[in-house]
Amino acid sequence: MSNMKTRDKIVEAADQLFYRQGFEHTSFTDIANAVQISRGNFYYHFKTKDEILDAVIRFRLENTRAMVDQWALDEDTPADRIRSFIHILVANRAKILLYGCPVGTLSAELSKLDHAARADANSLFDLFRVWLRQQFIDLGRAADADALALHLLARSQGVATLASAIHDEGFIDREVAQLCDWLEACAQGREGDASRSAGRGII
Amino acid sequence: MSNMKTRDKIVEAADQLFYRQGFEHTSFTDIANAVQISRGNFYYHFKTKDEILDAVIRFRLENTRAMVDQWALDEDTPADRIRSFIHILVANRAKILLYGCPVGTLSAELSKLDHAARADANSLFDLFRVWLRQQFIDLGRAADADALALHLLARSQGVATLASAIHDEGFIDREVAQLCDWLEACAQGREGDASRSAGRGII
DNA sequence: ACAAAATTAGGACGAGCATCCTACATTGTC
DNA sequence: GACAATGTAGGATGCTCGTCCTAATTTTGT
Repeated sequence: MSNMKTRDKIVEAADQLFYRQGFEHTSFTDIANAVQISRGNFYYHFKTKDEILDAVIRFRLENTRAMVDQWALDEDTPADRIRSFIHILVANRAKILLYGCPVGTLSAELSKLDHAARADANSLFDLFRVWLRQQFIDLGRAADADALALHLLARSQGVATLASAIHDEGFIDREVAQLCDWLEACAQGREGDASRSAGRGII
Repeated sequence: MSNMKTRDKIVEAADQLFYRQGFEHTSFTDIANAVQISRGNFYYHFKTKDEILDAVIRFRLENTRAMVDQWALDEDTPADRIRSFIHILVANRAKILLYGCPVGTLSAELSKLDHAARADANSLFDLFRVWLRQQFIDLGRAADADALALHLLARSQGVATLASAIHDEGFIDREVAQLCDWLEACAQGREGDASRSAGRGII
């Protein structure tokens, strides 16, 4: 930790603070205190607050890419890889209950601020979307792969948001179980909800 | 409009601005400009910014209550009433694409600010939860009514958040169609997704 | 019509913010 | 060991914010 480059420490601290407090509500002073560094020292590493935001988004993109790459190594089937995605909700349950989904809340905040980095933040969604789409293609659902990817993204997003609002751990677990059932139905190309997910019935 | 009481005009303007720009990012000056009133005049109507927030939340609660009460008059069956809820996504499509869900985004923001009114904002979710639960009970799904209500809330929330991020109208329509199918299955007490929604299979 | 009450205007205040500057410390290089 | 390059410290600056005050204006009750 302490032998890390200051720049990296700033990015990591900002990443956490932006997640917990939001971008706007996090000040240079907050980050400085977290990193144990003087306020003025920032200007050497980042000329503006927006530069820190860009670095944080890049940081998250890298981490996310590393995560899905790891799933590609660890899991044998596309269904298992999608299940890994769904289980993010379980793995990060405690933080999600407190702060919601890091992707969704940042996207929503920057959207309201009409911030220039809004598109960059949304590219985090896009990374998941493209990756999930590929998994559904590999699952044999090429025709509606994109719709299925968006559907799963939306469901996860909704679970995170609502869980944080009502602060109910059990809710996350129940919805995750349901999502896994849905995925099972998808994988088997069953009729019912799974096929309706694409908005049109494909066996 | 102009013959409205100033206080009400402030609340309406703040309501819109909090939705579009967020609570923190909206200043007294912003609201003053919107209402065409002097900045200092606020202190007469609201002693603090938090008081405006409380008034806005009460305002939204009243509007929401009026909305569901109207559905009770207009729609004959519980399924139709739930369909009315789902169709909020369609009716407010344009605004949702731009600003997301007013309930979810406010709840998320106040949560990050660790604001005292966080609980009040969440009571908006609770109003929908309790109301939806009752509709599912009337639909003959008493055993899992609360889980179904939460499930539908989460799905709607997710659709709004993601639609705003990817800015895709068609996505909302497809997901709404899917939600209506899901409701249909719920109403018929069918096996499949509808019963799984509660996390356990009934019927 | 007129005093009392309600409402509005506009500016003052202090705090917190992002940003910027300059002086000081540390590190690597020859 | 001298010296340039890199990194750090802490305060100055100008701005915006929520809050608060006081004087002017409008509305109301009689």
